[in-house]
Amino acid sequence: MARPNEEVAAVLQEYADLVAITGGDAFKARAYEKAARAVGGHPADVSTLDLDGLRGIPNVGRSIAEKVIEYLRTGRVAAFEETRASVPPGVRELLTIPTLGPRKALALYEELRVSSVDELLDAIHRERLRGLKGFGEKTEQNILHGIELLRKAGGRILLSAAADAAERIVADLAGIEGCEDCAVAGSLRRMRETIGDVDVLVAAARAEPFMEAVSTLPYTAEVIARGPKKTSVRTLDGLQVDLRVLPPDAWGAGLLYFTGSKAHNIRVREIAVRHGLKLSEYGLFRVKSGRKVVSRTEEEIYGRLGLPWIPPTLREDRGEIAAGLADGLPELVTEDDIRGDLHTHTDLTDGLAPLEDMVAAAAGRGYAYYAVTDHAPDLAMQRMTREKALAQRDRLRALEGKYGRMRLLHGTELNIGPDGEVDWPDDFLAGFDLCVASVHSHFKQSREELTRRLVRACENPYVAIIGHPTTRLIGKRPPIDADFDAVFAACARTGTALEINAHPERLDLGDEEILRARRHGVKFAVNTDAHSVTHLPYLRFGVGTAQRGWLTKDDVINAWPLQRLRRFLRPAAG
DNA sequence: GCCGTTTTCGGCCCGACTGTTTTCAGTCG
Repeated sequence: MARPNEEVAAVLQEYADLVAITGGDAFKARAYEKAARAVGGHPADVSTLDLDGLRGIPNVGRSIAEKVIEYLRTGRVAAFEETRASVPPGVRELLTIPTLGPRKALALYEELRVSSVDELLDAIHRERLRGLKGFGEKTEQNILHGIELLRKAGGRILLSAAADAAERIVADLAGIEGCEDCAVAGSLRRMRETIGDVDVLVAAARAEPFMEAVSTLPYTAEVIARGPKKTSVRTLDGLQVDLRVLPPDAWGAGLLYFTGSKAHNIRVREIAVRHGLKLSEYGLFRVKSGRKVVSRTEEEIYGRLGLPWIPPTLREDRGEIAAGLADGLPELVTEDDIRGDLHTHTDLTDGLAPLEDMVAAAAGRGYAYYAVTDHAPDLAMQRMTREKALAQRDRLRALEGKYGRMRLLHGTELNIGPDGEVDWPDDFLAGFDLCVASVHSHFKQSREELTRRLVRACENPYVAIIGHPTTRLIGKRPPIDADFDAVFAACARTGTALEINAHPERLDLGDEEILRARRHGVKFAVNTDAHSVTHLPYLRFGVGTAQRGWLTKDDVINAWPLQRLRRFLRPAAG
């Protein structure tokens, strides 16, 4: 149920993979990959563009533009079909295993006829990889480890994908006559970092029209179960969606029940029992008489139990009930509190959009300030130089004042090297408004080395924010093994903020680390690390994660007014 | 296949690491 841009990007990426797997021209594969990325990050809906419009997208030339049009018109690209037919789909699946690229996938297929992850596991267990050229013992271990990592994600999908799907369904169902309310519940409403299945609730007197609608939506691939109260479907993307229709009078009780978490619900029910009440998805009832007390809204139910309304992002049984009873719930930071993004890229390095487009999009979001932080030279592939950075600064300064009161900050994302050193010397760093510093390589250093490395970065007076601190990629790469309590302590001591990277694949720091870091007295920055204008709205996933870490706007430096932020970024400069 | 041009070809992000080799291919950021 991807939007047209994502759908087209996926088709182009598939072809790029196929070209690589079949040993085709590596530059051609690369060209398709670049085009896929550009289409995915393009702000305009590709299905509304003509040939010239498509060719206006960077890295999309005549040939690809024509194929995109063909795809949008017919749902397929004739030129891709032959290559597609020559490689079983499962071979491409092998590429999702970290450390396994197209060359190895091809060797496995050609030599052993392996064409799925399961077949690969089987081949390894039967020691069929032994003796295969280029596959030693370590390779085997790495593949097994990679598969384990994949399996751990266990069919759960990224928050952003679930949110896209859910919002489309909610919009479609809300338009049906008789719909009094429609909302997502479950782990998506709680903004967990991955989502198993999507729970959608509707309040309506008659359930049938909604059961029928969800079963026949254009993006519904399969009806798994259909009953009077609940229908489960699988979308074209393979996502399971459970729809439940509630009587409007039981809306609050149903929303509470289906939002969870299970552990939170158990705690709430325990309180109900102590009040001589019982709570179900139908309402709050007196135990003795069975009479209903309240059920219409969540506020009423919590209120009757002596609790304030508890934000869904806190409902994990991490002390929110006790805090609520003691009137001690945090006033959580909200998306509206965020005054600016402090970690973003442009096409000067690996971003997709020019500086001017990114700044214009930021202004459109109503920010009070906005930082551009392209990569520094130590990430060699980005080819950054002092001259380029300074030229960008001039361009940025020239935009200052063009967007009302939005102030522009010129920053950089430094690379934290193996010993904790960063790209540029102090005198050059002093010229930036802020420096984010992040780990991009050498993930497998020892715990001591990694810890020392991050602590050293914190101690650099010019480093204001540690970017994506654990470097994990959800379902792809585990967090680095550092002593993060030592890092958090160093952040608190040196006045260095920890990033909450809002990219749905990262969400780094995650909620648990935020809770730990917070106890050290650390400040945070919720940033998107946007590489295109379409990434700027990812902020909400970062804010959701911050909320799950119990953060208030005082904990988040980019919820502060500019003056206070500047003092934090550059204490030396006053 | 895209792009830019000192345009219609020749380059394409560069370097490091890992594991497999014994000089290099594959993968990653």
